[in-house]
Amino acid sequence: MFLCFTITFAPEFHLFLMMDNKKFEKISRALSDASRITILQQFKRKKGCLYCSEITEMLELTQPSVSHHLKQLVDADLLIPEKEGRNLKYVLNEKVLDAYINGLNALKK
Amino acid sequence: MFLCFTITFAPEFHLFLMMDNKKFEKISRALSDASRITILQQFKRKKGCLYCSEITEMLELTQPSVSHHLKQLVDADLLIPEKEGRNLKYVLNEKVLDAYINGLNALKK
DNA sequence: TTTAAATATTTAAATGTTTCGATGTATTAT
DNA sequence: ATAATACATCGAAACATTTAAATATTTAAA
Repeated sequence: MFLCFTITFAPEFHLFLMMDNKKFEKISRALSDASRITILQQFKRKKGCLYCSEITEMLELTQPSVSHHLKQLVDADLLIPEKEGRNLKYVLNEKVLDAYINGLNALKK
Repeated sequence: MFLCFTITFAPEFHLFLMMDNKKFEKISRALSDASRITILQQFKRKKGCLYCSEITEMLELTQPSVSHHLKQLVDADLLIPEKEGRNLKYVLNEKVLDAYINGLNALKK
């Protein structure tokens, strides 16, 4: 006679602990551009959230280019987009940043 | 009457603490490739140092491709090359990895 | 000193990225 | 309804990256 348990976790739970190589690669690529690094650095000065229009003003790029860069960051889950009427607010996803840092620390012996 | 002090630091000292955006971008780009991530992950299993030939054997790529990838990692200072006769040993540069992690943590509020 | 082994460089093809102008789509204001 | 605003998408040009074949360089062995 056996007692069987199946324990499953929501993907959100694992996000803290593990990160597969595909994801790690995607985040690294999102971080490998000067404009996108500049964008991410602005969040610190703005309590973790920024509006799309603020970002477009601050970069010397056209609106479609900025849109492209923000898409890279959102697709990598580094930014969470929140629609507010016709404006778009982005929030820095510190959980994903932590998971990425975790992946980097895991490289060390 | 004044007492004046000038305190300067060697660049190596700052390596731990700060990392400019150019360098951050370069490291991110070095980390944004599946083959290079696989290479870095092997260092953990080999006490932080690996031979070029071991890396070529383990990846399903030609020798020139592996050489190219290793160059990216060395140029980003993630790997330190050490010549041993006609072989080449690579050592994982944990200091640079830590400086990079530092830069990531600095993005958080 | 010729030969073999390990790694680097060059060249070229295929593919991916960045950028902008033009245009499309929502949403708010008039 | 129409116009204006905010953002996204498409298409194309410029540029960068990845890969492998061919070749070069460096070092050790015979």
